[in-house]
Amino acid sequence: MTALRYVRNESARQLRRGQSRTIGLIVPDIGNPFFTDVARGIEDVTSAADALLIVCDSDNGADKEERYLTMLAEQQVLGVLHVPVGSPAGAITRLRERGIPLVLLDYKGASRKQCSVSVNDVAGGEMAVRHLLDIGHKRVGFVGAESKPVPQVVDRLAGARKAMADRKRPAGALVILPTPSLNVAGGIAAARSLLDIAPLRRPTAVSCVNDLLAIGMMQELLSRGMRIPGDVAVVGYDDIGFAEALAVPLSSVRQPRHQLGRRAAELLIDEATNEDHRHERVVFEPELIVRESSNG
Amino acid sequence: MTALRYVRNESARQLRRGQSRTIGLIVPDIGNPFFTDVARGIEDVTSAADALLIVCDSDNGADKEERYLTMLAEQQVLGVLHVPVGSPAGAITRLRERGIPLVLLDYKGASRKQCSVSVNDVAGGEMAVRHLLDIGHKRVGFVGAESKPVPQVVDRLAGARKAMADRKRPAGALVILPTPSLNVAGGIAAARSLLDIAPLRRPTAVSCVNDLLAIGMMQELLSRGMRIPGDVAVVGYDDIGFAEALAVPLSSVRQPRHQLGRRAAELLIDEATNEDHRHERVVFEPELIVRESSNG
DNA sequence: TGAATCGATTGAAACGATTCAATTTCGGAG
DNA sequence: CTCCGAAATTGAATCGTTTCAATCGATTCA
Repeated sequence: MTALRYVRNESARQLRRGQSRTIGLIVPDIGNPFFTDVARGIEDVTSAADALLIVCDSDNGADKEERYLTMLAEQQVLGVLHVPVGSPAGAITRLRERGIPLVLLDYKGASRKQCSVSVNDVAGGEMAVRHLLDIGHKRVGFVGAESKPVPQVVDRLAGARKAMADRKRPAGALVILPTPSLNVAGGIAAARSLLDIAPLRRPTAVSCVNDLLAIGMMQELLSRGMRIPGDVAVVGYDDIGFAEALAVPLSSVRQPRHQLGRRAAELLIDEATNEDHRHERVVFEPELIVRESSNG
Repeated sequence: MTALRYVRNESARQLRRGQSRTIGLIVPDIGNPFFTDVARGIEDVTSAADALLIVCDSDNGADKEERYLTMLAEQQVLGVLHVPVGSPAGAITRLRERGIPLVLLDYKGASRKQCSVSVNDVAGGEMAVRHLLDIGHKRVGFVGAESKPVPQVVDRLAGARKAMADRKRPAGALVILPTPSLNVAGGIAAARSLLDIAPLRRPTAVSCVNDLLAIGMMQELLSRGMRIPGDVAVVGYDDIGFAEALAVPLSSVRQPRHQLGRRAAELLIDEATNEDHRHERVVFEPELIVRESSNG
């Protein structure tokens, strides 16, 4: 075989078998280290299973998500790992009727008709805000609520509200700071709108829906002469590797990123190959890592 | 077509056409934001060309690189974008005889038989060290020379040596600090070996072959009570987005990451579709960004 | 009215691996 | 030496799309 330099034709195999040896991954932003870490967890599994990984960046857009979903279906992928930006209902039914397994990633699926692997976002949002209240803050900003309902944001906000209620704080003490995007630029924008609030009504702490937002927030605050955590305490979300190396080491809600990817990929492979596969809904628990940004 | 919920079968098309609508990307470490930024540049192009991107993480290993190369050939990909960790000679010939286009990425191809898109690494290594000499340092550490010859490292080291020679410094004033890996952990290890050097012979500045190394280096130095840039000045390479948000904002040699990916993908698509394609060797020029880590 | 031309529709072959059936080969036992 | 069963080999059909040839229909012009 090697002597004749034979390279088998996967197209032909795929046509015959009805499925390829590739799996699709759709994420909202591959530039976010959170998702690259998840992807590496996935790669562990796909590599061991002799499969290739098609990475699709939906760029937080439902339209691009749709397009990639179609293309993956055409490719007859073994399965799709999907971090949905909106409601995944359409994707679910579309792939189901094509017989393509789908595992929801970082999204707690409502139905039991597919696997999902997620982290308890309500608990995460709650522990971030509870921590800020516990160290004495009265008014807390919540950074990340977009106009469109991104699932993770919704849950973390619910957790934040729960923390406020638990500590008997009025709902108005949680100030929502919407952002145009969930990245560094969004964090900078949020910092500006935070500073636009009159000092007396301004939150003295913010909980950001991911670390990129927190980084942008801190950069802008520092450049405007604010001190962290003196003037504003900041908590991020994800605990990406860079969090502890930042100008002000960032407190963050850690998610088991690598595990998240691994488990999801394992479930997908199982569903694609194992006849008597049973759907699972895996929920990991997050963990608060306190660093200097909320420890003054 | 949509009414009947028809989804075309790419496997069959591929079998007939002899090639698929996917392109392969092989990188040494997708966890390095440099490569994700490059990947996003690539995605711009593939997305517009209606192609899918198969991302392969070679994990800095020639064996894994080989395996992925084989799998991509089997997939009959449209082409391969390759950031080689060793000599790409084998890959080049193997794909050539299968008629699969290959564009070398971040590697200045020696031959004119394929396209390559790279950044002038000699110039980059040179400007980093020249800068350190210009601000008064006499002994400079070079972090990143591994046992195996990673192409980029070799060129940047050559540039560093050139800078030393230009400024009439003895060759011994450039201290090579090898690292087990080209990431944060490697930087930490390099910091330890730096501190093991007797203070009088210890370099007062280091040039790291990428920003992850620089981050690890700075983290370990700071935790050991060293001041940056007071005790040790640090320059990184790549200028990843996080560089300016770090504990000590990092000076770094900026590479046009997005452009790098874009251009490479464009050349690949051209080679795959355009009959009268002419190979190009694109070389971008790097730019030194000076920040606090080398500005004391 | 017939022939010629052009467009449209239909038909068949091909891509290469897989799978299952059919045939051949081989070994052992009677 | 023959016969049977097991193993190995050969053969053909299939997957769904594309491509090219062939057939068919219609329109135009002599």
